[in-house]
Amino acid sequence: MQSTRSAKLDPKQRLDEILVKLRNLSFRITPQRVAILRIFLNSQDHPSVEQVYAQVKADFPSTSLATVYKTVSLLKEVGEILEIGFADGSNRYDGNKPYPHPHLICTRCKRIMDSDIDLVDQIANELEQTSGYRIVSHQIEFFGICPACQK
Amino acid sequence: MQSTRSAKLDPKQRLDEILVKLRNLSFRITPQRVAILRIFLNSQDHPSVEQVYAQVKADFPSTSLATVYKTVSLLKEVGEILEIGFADGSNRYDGNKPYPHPHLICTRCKRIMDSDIDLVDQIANELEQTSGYRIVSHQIEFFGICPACQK
DNA sequence: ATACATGCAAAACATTTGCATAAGA
DNA sequence: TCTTATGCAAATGTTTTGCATGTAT
Repeated sequence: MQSTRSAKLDPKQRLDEILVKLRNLSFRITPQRVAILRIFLNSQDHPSVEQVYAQVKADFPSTSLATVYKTVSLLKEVGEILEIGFADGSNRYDGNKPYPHPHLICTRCKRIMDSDIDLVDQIANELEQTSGYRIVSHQIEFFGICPACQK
Repeated sequence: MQSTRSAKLDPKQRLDEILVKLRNLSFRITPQRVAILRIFLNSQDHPSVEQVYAQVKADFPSTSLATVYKTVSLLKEVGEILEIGFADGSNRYDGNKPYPHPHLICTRCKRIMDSDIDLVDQIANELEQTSGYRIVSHQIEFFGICPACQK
């Protein structure tokens, strides 16, 4: 279970931090990567690849969708964004809290809200005891209607 | 939050129950549908569409993949199987406990184990209070290494 | 008899890959 | 300079759809 959650940094600090990390891992710092990273760090919602692509193209019209996919894959691997998978194959990404945590998803407007709940670690522990699995990660999603859509 | 969990029936009883339900909803009972349903009810693992397809073809060689997809979609809609979605678009299905419940997934051998945990309803309640969402459903997956794969 | 389900092939998506060219280090 | 990243197009894998034919009711 992932336990080291970096203290909340402002996006600019975090951007620099990640760029240093990438450089140390001998990945190159390209304008496309910086632009995509910036979009993730500044998104309060949880954008899809397609949404990120649309945004990068605004600043950087030549960027290809393949590059967005490759960058997303890279950022996933180095643990700087979290993938939120959906059954219908419309994945979304969380660049602000890249560790597993529960999400609340409005089935009407598709808004995704973050949520931290301590009980999750308790459940994971309980499951390790009863099942014998060594639990490494999780994906927890609650579906419902958000306050705005209830009105 | 779904709360009516039918008492555990043996597969034969449950098959009849579902066939009556489908008939009442004016869906037709075809040999393909019965065969696919049987496979779901007898599977202890959580088969993918492709795996179900392979099994139906053994008994019923003319069955098409499209029919399997359509039947899966139907059974999802009437609430008799549960879809377990994965980020890589390799969905699997639970025909024995078609209500939301946590799964333990071995990332090595891909085995999926069921698990019932009372705390889930508590968490859902807590989230409803703090977020204002009306929670309707959930999807909870824990990833790790199963006992067999740890050796 | 008639509406609905099947099976086939084509289409629709999301994502990945191969490769020539461009550009960080 | 030398290796890695980009961008394009083609390939992949999963799921959906249109339509003629078959079949449950």
